[in-house]
Amino acid sequence: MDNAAPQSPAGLSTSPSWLLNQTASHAARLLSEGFAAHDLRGYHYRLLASLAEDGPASQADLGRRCGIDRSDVVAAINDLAGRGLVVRAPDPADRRRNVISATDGGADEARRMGATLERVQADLLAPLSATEREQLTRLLTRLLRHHSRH
Amino acid sequence: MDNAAPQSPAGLSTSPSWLLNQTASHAARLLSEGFAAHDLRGYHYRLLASLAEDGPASQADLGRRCGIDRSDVVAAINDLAGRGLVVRAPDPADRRRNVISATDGGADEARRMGATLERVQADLLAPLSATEREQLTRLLTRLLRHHSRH
DNA sequence: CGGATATCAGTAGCACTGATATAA
DNA sequence: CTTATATCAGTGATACTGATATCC
Repeated sequence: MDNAAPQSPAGLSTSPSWLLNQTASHAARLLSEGFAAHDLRGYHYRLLASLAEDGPASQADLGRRCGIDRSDVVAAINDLAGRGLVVRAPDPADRRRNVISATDGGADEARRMGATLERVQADLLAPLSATEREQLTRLLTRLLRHHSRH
Repeated sequence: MDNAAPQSPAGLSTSPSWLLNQTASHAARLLSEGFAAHDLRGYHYRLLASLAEDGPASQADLGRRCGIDRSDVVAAINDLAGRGLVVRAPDPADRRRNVISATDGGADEARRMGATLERVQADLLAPLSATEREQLTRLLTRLLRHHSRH
């Protein structure tokens, strides 16, 4: 019951969590550089993309869809609304809620940022074949799904 | 030359960079919770582990080995030295440098935190088989190596 | 009442920039 | 003169906590 580590005793640089952290950190830097041209950040893209793909939603729902805290959704939606990329409208059916929708300009920006994402991603995944990219996607999806069931 | 996306038009939740970000974020939360029991954080573990595995080094070298900015190495080494987990000694061969070494207590703490890392990692990778874990490790390593050649 | 929403204020860890004094 | 080191001060994006007023 404790047959001490049959594999390599590791070392930081072979630890999956280290590798995950470093690659994600690198991806985030590339993304952030790409999004800087739009004068927007990751939170803004997630929200815009979610609105464009899955339609209007309350701020709480948006937070759940995007994995962003409600607190941070407020500030990001403030930014987006200030630029006319989304609109906040009271929900007549539930007066606690704001229904957030992307404007036409917001949908355009979502497309442009999506193109930036594709470009950055192509750069990030350059060393992997199409098959390997699918492998990676599948493995990460499995991990996420397992851990998102609370 | 631009055969528009043969694959799915994506959607946030299938984008590799999103998946990377989310899994890394989840891993970081688990790690941070685990390390909290040691009253230390990720930076401290990286430095301690590097010193334990690869021996003493200057702060600049440590930063390069651990992927931590020199600026942040200073503060983290201050913390570790304040607890007697590492010692700072002037390098007689180069008076600009401090040679940082782990103390016996520091080496012990590195082992304890390493055990915590193993535990957290086992939890994180629970849904994957041994073969899949190797696949994931290999893919991430390839990505990192490609992008670390500047 | 309990539960959800939107908001505000604050915190924490990670990553980074720029400046400075010193020594190679 | 140029480069590298250690240090300090500050910033920024992400993620989170707690409190409050409002409404279901």
